[in-house]
Order: sequence, then C-alpha cells, then structure tokens
Amino acid sequence: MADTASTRDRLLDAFEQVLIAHGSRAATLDAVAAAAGVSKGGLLYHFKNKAALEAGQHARLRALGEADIAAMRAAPEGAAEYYLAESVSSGGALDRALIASARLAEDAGEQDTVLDDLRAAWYDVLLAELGDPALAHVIQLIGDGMYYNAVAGSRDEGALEHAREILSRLRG
Amino acid sequence: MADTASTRDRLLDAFEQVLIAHGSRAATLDAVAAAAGVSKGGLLYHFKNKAALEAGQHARLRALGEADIAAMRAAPEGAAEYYLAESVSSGGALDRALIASARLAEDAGEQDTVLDDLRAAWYDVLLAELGDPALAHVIQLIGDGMYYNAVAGSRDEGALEHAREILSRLRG
DNA sequence: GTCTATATTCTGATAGAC
DNA sequence: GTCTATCAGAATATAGAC
Repeated sequence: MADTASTRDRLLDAFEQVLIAHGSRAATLDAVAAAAGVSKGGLLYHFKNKAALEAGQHARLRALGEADIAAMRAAPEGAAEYYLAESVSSGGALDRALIASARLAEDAGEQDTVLDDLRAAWYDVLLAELGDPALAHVIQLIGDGMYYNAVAGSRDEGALEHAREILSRLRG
Repeated sequence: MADTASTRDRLLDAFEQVLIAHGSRAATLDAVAAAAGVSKGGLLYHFKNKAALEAGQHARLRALGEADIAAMRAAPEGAAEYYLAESVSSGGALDRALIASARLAEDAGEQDTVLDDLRAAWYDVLLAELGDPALAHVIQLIGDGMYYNAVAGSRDEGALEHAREILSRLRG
C-alpha cells in the first residue's frame, strides 16, 4: 500500500532518500519537503523541528533493526550466513535506514545510540552461534566492510561469495 | 615543526579536525577559520572558495595514500599485516585524512576519485602478496569494516588482534 | 597575508489563512 | 493537515583597508 502511506511516512522516506543520495548537508527541510511533495510548513506539522525529524529516522531504524535481529536468531541457514547475506546492500528498508542514520550520526555527537545498540545486538547473536569471539568479531567486520562499499556506491562483485568461502574455511 | 606550519597547512589541519570531530555540517568556513586561528577572509585568501578547500583535503589524502601504498609494498611483516594494522584508526595523518575525505565524499556526488583509487591500489598489493582473490578480498573487507567503524566514530576494541588471529588461521 | 565590513543566499522556524 | 508569507540567523563569498 505505498499509495496509502501516511504523509509522515512519506516524509521519513524522503528524508532517507535525500540523506542517501546527497548526504546530510543536502538534507534540508526544504529539500525533504520537496522530495515528499509537501510544503515546509506541512513537514513542520508532522515534525516540529529538525531534531524531531532525525529522531523519527533513528526510531524507524531501531524498529527495523530489532525485527532483523529476531529474524537472524531464527534463520535456518544460521546467524552468520544470514548476517553476511543481508550485509550486501539490497536496497531494502533496513539497508536504507542504516545508511541514513549513519550519515546523521556523523554530524550529531552521539545523540542517539541506535547504531551502537544494534551493532552490539548483532555481535551477541553471532557470538552465541559461533562461540568464538575472534571469529564473531571478524564476521561483523566483514559485514561492516560490505556495508561500507555499498554505501560508497562501489561495485564490489563477489564479496558475498568470497566471504562465504572464507567462512567455510574457518569453520571447516 | 608544528609551530612553523604554513597558514595553508594549519587551515587544512583545522578543516580535518572539524570534519572528524563534528561532521561536514559543522565544517563551515567560519568554524574552520576559527579553529585555525585566522579570520574568514584569511582563509579565503588561501582557498578561494569551499570547493578549493575540499580539493585541498582530497589532494592531501592522495599524497598520504600513495606514500602508504609504497610503504605497504615494502613492509617487512607483509602487506596483509601492514594493511590490517593501519586500518585500525590510530589517529595518524593518513587515518585522519581518510576519515575527513570520506565525510566530504558523502555530500559531494563522486567529485573526487581519490577514495576509489586508493582502495583499488590497496587491493592490488594484497592480491599480489596473497595470490588468493577470496582472501585478498576478505582482508580488504575487514580493513573496510575497521575503517567504517572509525568513520562512524565507534570504538571497536580488539579488532586488530582478532583480525590477526583469523588471518593466521587462514594462512596456517 | 590578514582583517573588517558588507552583500547575498540559504536554512530553520513561526504565524496565521484556508 | 497543509499552505503561504515572513523573519532571524547562519553560510558563502566579495571588496577594500591595512
């Protein structure tokens, strides 16, 4: 029901899109309102100031991230496989929210802990499955690396296959 | 000779520092000039506009990066060890330049290729030493992951030790 | 080379009409 | 709920004094 998305949700979508495509400097109230097809006044009805818009973005990431962690715990292929596969940016809602919040986090001095919290939760699940702190840590770093490359827009073909191959060597 | 650094260099130092500490949104001409201890007019004598200041930052990274690639080729401990050790943010000149340029790159749509160029060069050196595309690729992803955490401002204790341990398992 | 003063445009935010 | 009009302050940049 993309057509029936609330204006509030469309504003958050637009904020994400501008953050991802053009960075935080470009994500002004004017630009976000225009991308969402509303006026600046319309935006400010839903989010009383820019801090509220940023908080809305972080809250969206938190909800998506917590759902993902539950899915990772339940993944039949195992948490490590699941984690690596999802770290390849697929343009999904979680990817987009992660990139957008990461860009905001660079400007604001540690105002929202969602990124740190999610990272810690993913690590816990990896460690519970693998039972090896060094391996769990390195799997997370590989995921971060794939995520970094996706954000930078670099084509990084074969990353997932290569990561899977190395993972199997380490487990075998 | 930090005391005898030229005003131009002090301005680039200040730009880096503000970018790293507070992000690109905070790195205004006023803030950079103040951090360097000069007036805005003084800054604009050395860099005629903001784009020139950003170009100066990217040029500084390119010079440091090319020197690093030469050092990596010559490293007695091997390129992979050298690469992982330097990927841990140590506050060195290269680290700082890398983080600063990465923050600028998010705002500007691929105007300077220095980050992509350096990444490709590092991969070439890793592959030449390791002779294994999957392993070279994964080592670079681990470095990217450590670098991503530095850009994001997270602390990530034990990353280097864990990466070294996994590397030795893979080589052994 | 560096500063002050100023012009211009952008940004966040408010008030009130519809 | 959404829009337009408007404002204060910030940001980039220029001109010219020293």
